[in-house]
Formats: sequence, structure tokens, C-alpha cells
Amino acid sequence: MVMRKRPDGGSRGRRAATTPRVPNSARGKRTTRKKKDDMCAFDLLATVAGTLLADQDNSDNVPNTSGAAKSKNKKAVKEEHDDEILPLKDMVMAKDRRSGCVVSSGGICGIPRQANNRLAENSLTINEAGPMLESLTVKSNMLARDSFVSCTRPSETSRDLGIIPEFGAHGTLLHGSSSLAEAEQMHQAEPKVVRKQADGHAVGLHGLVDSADLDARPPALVSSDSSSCVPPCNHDKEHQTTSFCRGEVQYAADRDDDENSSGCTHPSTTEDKSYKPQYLGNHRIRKLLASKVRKTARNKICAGIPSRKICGGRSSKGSKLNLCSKKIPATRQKVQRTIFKKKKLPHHATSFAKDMLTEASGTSCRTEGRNKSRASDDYHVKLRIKSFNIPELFINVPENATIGSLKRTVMDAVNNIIQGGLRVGVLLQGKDIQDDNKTLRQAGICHDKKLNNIDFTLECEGGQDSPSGVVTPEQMDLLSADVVEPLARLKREEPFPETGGDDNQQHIPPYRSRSLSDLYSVAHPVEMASQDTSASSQAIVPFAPSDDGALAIVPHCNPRRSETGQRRTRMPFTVDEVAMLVEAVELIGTGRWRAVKMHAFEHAEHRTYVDLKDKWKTLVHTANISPQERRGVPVPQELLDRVLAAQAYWSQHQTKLRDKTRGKASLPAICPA
DNA sequence: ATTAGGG
DNA sequence: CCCTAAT
Repeated sequence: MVMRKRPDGGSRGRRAATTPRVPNSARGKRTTRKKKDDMCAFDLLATVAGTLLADQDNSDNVPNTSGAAKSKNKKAVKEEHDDEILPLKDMVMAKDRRSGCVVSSGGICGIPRQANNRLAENSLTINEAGPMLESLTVKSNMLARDSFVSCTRPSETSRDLGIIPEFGAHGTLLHGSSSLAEAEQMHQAEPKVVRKQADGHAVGLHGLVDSADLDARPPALVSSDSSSCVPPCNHDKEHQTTSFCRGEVQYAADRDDDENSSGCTHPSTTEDKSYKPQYLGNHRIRKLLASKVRKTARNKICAGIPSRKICGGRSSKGSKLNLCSKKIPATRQKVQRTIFKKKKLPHHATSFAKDMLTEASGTSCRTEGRNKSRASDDYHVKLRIKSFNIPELFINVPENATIGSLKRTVMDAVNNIIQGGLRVGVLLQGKDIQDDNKTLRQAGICHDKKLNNIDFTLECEGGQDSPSGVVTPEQMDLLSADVVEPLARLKREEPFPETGGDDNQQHIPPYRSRSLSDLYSVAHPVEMASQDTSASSQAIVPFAPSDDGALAIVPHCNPRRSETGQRRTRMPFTVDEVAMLVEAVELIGTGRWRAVKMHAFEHAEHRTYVDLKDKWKTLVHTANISPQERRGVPVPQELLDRVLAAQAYWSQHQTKLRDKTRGKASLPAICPA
């Protein structure tokens, strides 16, 4: 797999902003929100901290879990009965889950390096790793050069290049910088910053690659003209210095029509050294905020937002993206914090990738590439991505697997993710900026702002090869959810201090690992592909459920974007899930969705009780319409019949039971055998 | 935090 | 799936 060459030969340029791959939702509704979906799965999210240099300051609010605990106790009693009705097999399964081996980051710590070594030795591999690496370097370059970023699209140059070249293609998208000398200069100008990044921050991927090399080489070494790609001659280490950036990041300013940008006139001094984005918090809150953000966005951000949220010196006129990060730090912080709450991150946690912590300090910002920019907007926006995190990965490893095989598996998984290709997306204030023609300034990314809420997303490009092995949900079920742990925690810096929580590991994943159910999608690639546009962006790694010692890794395709206001990507229920749901409802009844979830989807973090309730609703509807009218993966009539039966039964008894207040005392008569 | 429904 | 109101 490692050798696999990208099918589309790198043609996968940045995602066509204009043609979002949207799930072909049968509904046809919600078109307005569709575009959000296309960003999903496999996103490497880079968060740009508004101000940089504040790395050390991790102090931050830790979400108080006391509340949760309380409520939990409160519910303990309530849930008891649920447990009682759990089938024996479930009990056993639950047990197994707990005893499953956990692949902790700690355990795999060493892997990255090995992977790196391999990368160095294997050009093919390198190629695959290209995009990410490049991404990493981009930041550095930007910072170092304090300049604009101009890049070429990978696809443009990747054509005839072999695999390696291909890498070059991707990777070669160079920063706009021009010359080594120039770069050098810049580098010297801010040695500290660069150094710091190299040494301490860009760990995520660096670790995967070869941080040493990265550190050693100034980004500029491989730099080339923005318009022309650097020859793909630099393989191994060289490529690492290559910067890569794409579309969204590439702003060829067309013009400077922004007269309102008064705010951009003064180069900001190094403000905000202390600010550091934190990711934590309650996802509920996040949701709320996200929701708000979304709403406001819909209502024309500027117009609807309280003045305080609007860029200070700027008029809101015609600039949806002019939210001033400066003014919103607090809000933003909260939002971001909530993103990675470790406890309940059913949705966000799944994000393919996340954190690429970035910092941006607006010192000068030039909105254009050197070719175009001139006079008035001669400011540069300095962005610094402190690190990239590898996408969340899930690994199924037999206990008898060897460490060596584990390492290989991890390496393969990483390579697979990367080989899929990545697109870069830019989000400002959680809003995806899709207009590539917009200038940074127009987008509200100015030197005078504390760009603490710019997010970069690395999305998996192109389709992934379908896994050689398919796992059925049942099979997955046998695997403990706890068996899989996110591997992506290479980040050394601690942007998410409190995420540590109850994890016994030092490096706690910023986001919760997803349960095996997250893997369901892998088991039904076809379905996903046919129904969800995001499917194309999901990287799938060969999964070998076999117990022969083979390892299986499933990169966690992040179904949803971690960013605020992003709609979750569709994850159609599989027949198996439907079956489980039906069974659970038959047993528990409608109206007690939390219990249903606990019973059948406890480890399916991406299925909330609301989801289950909704699904049931649709199932009932589906069961009541003619088969011709049904869409999506056909649900066995047998199941639908059971749905109707259960629905009828429970709707009939629900009120009765409630009145009696005896709840589950009476088990449904229609319990399946 | 859940539940119930409308969208 | 999302969003909300009502618990």
C-alpha cells in the first residue's frame, strides 16, 4: 500500500471551491449548508493562533467536569435497569471492550520516527508524505520570511513526475518566496521564532518525518518562485524543506479595493505574546457557539453581529469575513476550547485532523504575491503553524501482534492518509473561506489583527483505495472500542492542557478517540461513496480483521469538521446499525433514546441519542412508504416490519407506561428472540 | 442532559 | 442532520 501511487496523478488540486462535493442527499434540502460538508473527513485542521510567541503559556481553563459527574451519578440509578435488560452477549462484549488492548500514543511514540526513517529511505513513501510535510514547512517559511505565500497547485506540476516527482509536485508548491537569499534573510530576521517552531512545535508531523532535517534546514532552501515549481529533484530530506500550500492559502490579490481596511495600516507590533488558543471545553457549548456563529453567518455576519464582534477599525461593509479576531478572542477561545473536549466529542472528536496549531501575528501583511501586490497593501500577514497533528487513527491490533508489526501498521496508516492527498482550506472565524480570489485583507486577515482564529484544514484528497479487508460492524463490535486509540498525538506542545483529564497517558489526545462504530463507514465504503460526498475524502487503510497477527488500522476519517458551524458529514446508518437500533428499541422502547444508545450504541460516539431518535423516525417513515420511494441503502423489509411493530407497540404502551410511572418494569412483549 | 418534534 | 423548546 505504501507504494501505491496516487490514482489521479496529483490532478487533485485543491478542491474546487465552486463545486463542492456534496453528499447526494436524497432530500435535496439544505442545499445551503451543503458546502460545508465537502470539507470534512480527513481534515487536518490547523489552527492559527492569533498571536504568536505565546507558546509557553498554556494556562487555561479546564473544563469542569464536576457537573458531568454529578449528572452521571444522578443517572446511575436511572440507567441501572437498562443494564439489567442487557443481553448477556452485550455484557460480555462490554467486558471485552474494556479489556481490549489499548494502543496508546505512548506506546507508539517511537513509531513516527521509524516511519520517518522509512520515509527517507523510500521515495515512494516520501512522496506520500509530501503534502503534509510541505504543509508543515509552509508555515515556517511564511514566518521566516515574513512574507506572502504564493503557491502553485500541486496538480500543475505533478503530471509527468513519477511518484517522487509527484511528491515534488505537491510539495513543490512553493512558497512564493523567491530566493534563498531572501529566505535566508527572513530567517535571520526571526530566528527565534523559526527555531522555536522547528524545535518545539512542528512536531506532529515532524515527528513522522524527520524533525532533525526540518530543523536543520531553513525552509528557504528549496524555495522557488511562486509561479514555477521547484524541480522535484530533491527527494528525501530536501523535500521537507519544500513548502506547500494551496489554493486557499494562495492569495493572488487581484486588487486592493478595500478602502475600509483602515485597520490594516499599522503594522502590528508583536502583540499577544501571551495568547494561546486553547481547545477544550464542552462540546455542547461549542455546539451552541457554533450554532450561533452559523446563524450569524447566515445573517450576514457583519450586519448581525454585535458591534463588538466587528472589526474595530474596519467597516463591516461588504465584508462578511471581517470579523475581527482581535475583538473576539474570548469568544473564539471558548469555541476552540470546546472543540476538543475529550469527554464527549462524538462529532468533533472524529475530526480527521486537527490541530495544527498556528499562530499568526500580524505584523505586516501583504495580501498578494510579490508579483501583484504593490503599494497600498504592502503588509504581510505572518502565520505560524506551530504544528500539525496527524489525523486520528484507529488501530486494531491483536494482543499477540509484535511491536514491529504495530510500528509498520502505524507507518502504513500514516502513509495512507497522506498519500490520499490533501487540500488546504482556510477558515476564518470558523467560516470557510472558499473564494480563492479574495485577498487576505478582503477576507479579514490583516496584519493588524490577532489572527487567532484562522484555521487551516487539510482535507484528504481524492478517493482512497478501498480497504483490502472489509470489516463488518459485527466484527468491529468484537473489537473493543478502547482498543483503538488515536495515534495522532505527536504534538509536543500542549495546546490542550486540560485534555489530560483522566487519561493515564501523558499525551492526552486533544480529542477523544472514536469508537469502533466510527469504523462502520469503512465497512461500507460503497454506501458511503454513493451517499456521501465526503466519502471520497475518507482515507481508508486496509483493514485486516483477521487474528493472524495482522494489524489493521483505520484512519479516522473525520466525519465532521472540527470547526465551528460545520455540519457533520453524513454517516448513513448501515443495515447493521439499523438492526441494532431496531433491536434496542424493541427492547427498550421509543422515548428512551438515551437508554437505546447506551444499549446498542454506547461506543458509537458519532451516534447520539438524537441521531437514533431521528433514525427511528426515518425508519418508521421508510417502513410506511413503498419500496420504490425508499432511497439509500435498502433496509431489509424484515427490519422495517419490526420497526412498525415496535413503533406500534411502544406508541401504544408508552403513555400507559408513563402513567403508571413504572418505566421499564414491563419489558416489551415483542422482544426478539 | 434528555426528550420530542419541526425543519 | 440540525435546531429548539420543554423538561
